[in-house]
Amino acid sequence: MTGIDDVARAAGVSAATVSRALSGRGRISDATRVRVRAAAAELGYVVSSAASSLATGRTANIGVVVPLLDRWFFANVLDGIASRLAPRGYDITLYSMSDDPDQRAGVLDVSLRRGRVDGLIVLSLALSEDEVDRLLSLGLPIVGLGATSGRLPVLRVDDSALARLATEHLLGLGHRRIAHIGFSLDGDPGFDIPSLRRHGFDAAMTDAGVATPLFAPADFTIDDGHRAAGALLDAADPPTAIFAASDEMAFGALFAARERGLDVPRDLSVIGVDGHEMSGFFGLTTIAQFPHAQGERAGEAVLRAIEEGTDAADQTLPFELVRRSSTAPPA
Amino acid sequence: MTGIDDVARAAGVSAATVSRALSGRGRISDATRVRVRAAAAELGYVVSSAASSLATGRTANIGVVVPLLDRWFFANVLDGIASRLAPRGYDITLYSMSDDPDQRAGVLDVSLRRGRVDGLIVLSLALSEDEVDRLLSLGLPIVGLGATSGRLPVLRVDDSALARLATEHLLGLGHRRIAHIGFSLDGDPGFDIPSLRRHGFDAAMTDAGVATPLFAPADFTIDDGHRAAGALLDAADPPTAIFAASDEMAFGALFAARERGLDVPRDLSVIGVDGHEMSGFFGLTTIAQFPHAQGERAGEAVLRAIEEGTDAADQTLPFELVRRSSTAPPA
DNA sequence: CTGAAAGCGCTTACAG
DNA sequence: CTGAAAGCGCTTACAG
Repeated sequence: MTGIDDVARAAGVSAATVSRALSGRGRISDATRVRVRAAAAELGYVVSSAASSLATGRTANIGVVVPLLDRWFFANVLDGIASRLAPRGYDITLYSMSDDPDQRAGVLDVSLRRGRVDGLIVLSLALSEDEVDRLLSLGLPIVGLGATSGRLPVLRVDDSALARLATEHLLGLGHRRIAHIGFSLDGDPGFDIPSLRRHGFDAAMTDAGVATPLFAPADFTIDDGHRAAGALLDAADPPTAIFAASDEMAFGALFAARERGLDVPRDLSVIGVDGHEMSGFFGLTTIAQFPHAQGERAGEAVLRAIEEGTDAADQTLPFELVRRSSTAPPA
Repeated sequence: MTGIDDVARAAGVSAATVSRALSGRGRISDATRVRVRAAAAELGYVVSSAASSLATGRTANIGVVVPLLDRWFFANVLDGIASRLAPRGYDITLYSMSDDPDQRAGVLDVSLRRGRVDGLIVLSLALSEDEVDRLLSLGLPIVGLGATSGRLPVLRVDDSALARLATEHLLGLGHRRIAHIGFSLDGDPGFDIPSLRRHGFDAAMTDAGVATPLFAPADFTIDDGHRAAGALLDAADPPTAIFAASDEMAFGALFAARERGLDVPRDLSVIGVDGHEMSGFFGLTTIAQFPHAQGERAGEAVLRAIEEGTDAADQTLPFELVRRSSTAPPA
């Protein structure tokens, strides 16, 4: 690969001048800058990221910590992030965290400590207090997206309010036997997204005078939504409406209803969360939350934190009820 | 951040010895290795990636060049790649290439030349010869996944044979008015995936004695599959079967059929490609091609190429007809 | 405005 | 087996 000395030689200047001409930092005459840039372009020279990082301490790279790479929601968020970082010259390095403690430790205590990134975007992870400590100890600008920890700057929708909106939509239609499909974490409900949605549901149901609302735990997948909905529908006294904590789970519920010969919305109303690209085709009523735009905002927020050297500010993200044909008054 | 000198001091050895103890390269006594590693663990020391890269020329990072981050197929491939690279200590940096020439040039001529990666996985991109040249000039081990160029080592399914299998499935059921939805690139069909699938379709139809098979161009999305299928179904003499070049497009076709009150498979047979996680719920007959496993193989292939210093070998990937309820003999 | 030199934090022949 | 030193390819005070 051609190095800075090759360019210096070609342009008849020192390496220091090449560096100044290319970076735009430091004083340099216009004529020299033009000449050096031409030589660099001619030779196809690009600054080595390792050498530049070592000298400046800056990497022009952002880490994105994700729980699951293969969910529609995260893929969209990631696309949104990339759309903002790429034009600013930042690359994206992915760190996926599973549920395995060893794997998580590997990411938190090894991978992220290699100094490969200037900042971090952490997507909707349920982090322990200790994990938050280790994240903070990196000394990096961090932006959380989705509920993570009160100690991290976070962009989030009010998941409890979102769940209340969904539940009250069903209550407003006259439903009382409403089931929620969602939260399935081990341990006590906390401030993670599934817990907050369940809280919002419970609170709305309690306010409506329903003491013990129906609930079925499920992972945020079509398969598990399908399974959980099937169990609810096969019970002695099935619900007339289901509030699923994600559109993918709601799709599963729609398939479960169809398999049982139930008509949606006559026999069963279903509402989801996300605004999934397929929700329109399914006629699914949902609470849209615009993941691509969320990613864009997260990307902008880390860049701002990096460039201004300040902590990112918390932001509340919008959501919106989208009424479609999957919800109606009970028969 | 603690550096190598801190560890050296704590363990009472030189920085050189710390480096040897941690990397496992070079001779070192067991006792020293244990002592140094304990000191490093105690201090939470991790080798700086920039310094290490600069000294060794290796980055422990793989670049993945993707066309679209928000498609189910690519998200799955990416997950498969990550599942193989992470345990080997490799990070993943994402480079997404759009259709915009300036953006592509930025990736090929700038981002990828920063030396941030040890190897590259290039996903299903239609690359010009010139772009392939620029990719090769990086001097990096490269593995293509999906048809890219004959000049790049590539793991791929035989997309033409795959399309033939799908088409012959429909022909075998007795269909003759079969339409293909897919290939919509500008310019002549080449060796990209959409072109090869269309070729396979055309060849199978020609062999069956159908001279001018029906065709509707569409992007690989639900929306565009829906639109294209709608146009076919609204035509004067609609097809009795549709072969869509992806499951997502096939879903769009199923929705288009449903909106028109058509029964699948009685009035219309539909077959897709991919083995999408939702295809089972839709009862969609498809040619499964296991993207997660493809990603795993691509990850292994780059690592092998990097570690053995050899070019990756071409590999043919498996695919498989999955018969479901969306295909049947014409009424 | 420009250059020489030190330094960023590691790794690795080279000696011993 | 271990250490001192040079070097990886840049950047940036410091002089001029």
